[in-house]
Amino acid sequence: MPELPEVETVRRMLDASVRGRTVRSVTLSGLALRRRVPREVPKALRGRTVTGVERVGKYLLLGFDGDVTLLSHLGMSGRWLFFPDARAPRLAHVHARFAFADGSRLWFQDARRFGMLRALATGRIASDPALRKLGPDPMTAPPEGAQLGRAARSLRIGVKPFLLDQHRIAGIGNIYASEILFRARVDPRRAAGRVTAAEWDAIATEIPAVLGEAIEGLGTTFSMYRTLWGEPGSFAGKLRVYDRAGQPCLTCARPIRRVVQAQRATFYCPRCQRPAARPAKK
DNA sequence: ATCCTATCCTGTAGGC
DNA sequence: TGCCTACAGGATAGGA
Repeated sequence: MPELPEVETVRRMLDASVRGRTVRSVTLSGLALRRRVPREVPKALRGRTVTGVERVGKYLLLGFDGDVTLLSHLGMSGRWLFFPDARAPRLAHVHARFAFADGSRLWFQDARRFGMLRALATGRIASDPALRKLGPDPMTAPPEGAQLGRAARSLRIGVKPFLLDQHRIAGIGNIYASEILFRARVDPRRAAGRVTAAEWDAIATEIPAVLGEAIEGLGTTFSMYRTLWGEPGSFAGKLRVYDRAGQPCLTCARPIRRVVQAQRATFYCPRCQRPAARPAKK
């Protein structure tokens, strides 16, 4: 569920809330997330002070002094929740509890357990297998249309699944892929290799525009996603096609369509996002 | 290399 | 109200 804007919202709040705090203890639920949380994590972090929180694609990196970084991915339902004082609610599915020396707490909650949590040496971030293969982050290094076109050359997969591939661009998920293509007026079913240069330019423009606006709205909440303070994001109300099947297009009033690509829902306007014009036969 | 499928897990929404 | 089913925003291993 959480895509780049949601992860960036959490990053900003985390950075503002936990930077400078020193870990007193870490306890793990013992249940595996997508992978088992390494048992060394609590020992690696005890006594360390948070130096800052960064984001690459949908990954969060909590930096600590002493060359330690905590790498986390929210998966579908992961949340970081912060409690400034010792008072904290009873919550199910909390898989890691960080207690800071000043009495504040930070919890990682993840109902579906598709998330990820592990520690690594800060100096080895660039060579980490999970991060090394990621494409450019569109907020840090927005790709140009020509770059996208080159990367997509000869690919037969749809342009929408192309945008979802974290190895090509890191951070776009299922909601924003549909939104970006609607705003760029490109049919999501088009083969990535057949998207024109002008269309790639439009897509390249809309990627940071859509993601940036979603960050301003603190992300999109349908059900699971929450900010560090447990609050929903507000961007769901600004979505133009996602989850609007059958409802009128905000531009042309034609009903929005839902199709499935690579087992994921795709939403688009059949008029505003035309299929490629085909040369007349004979 | 490219692509497709199945899979991990639980909460939620919708139908009856 | 309760029961049941289908579906969900991600990522990856494995096979064609």
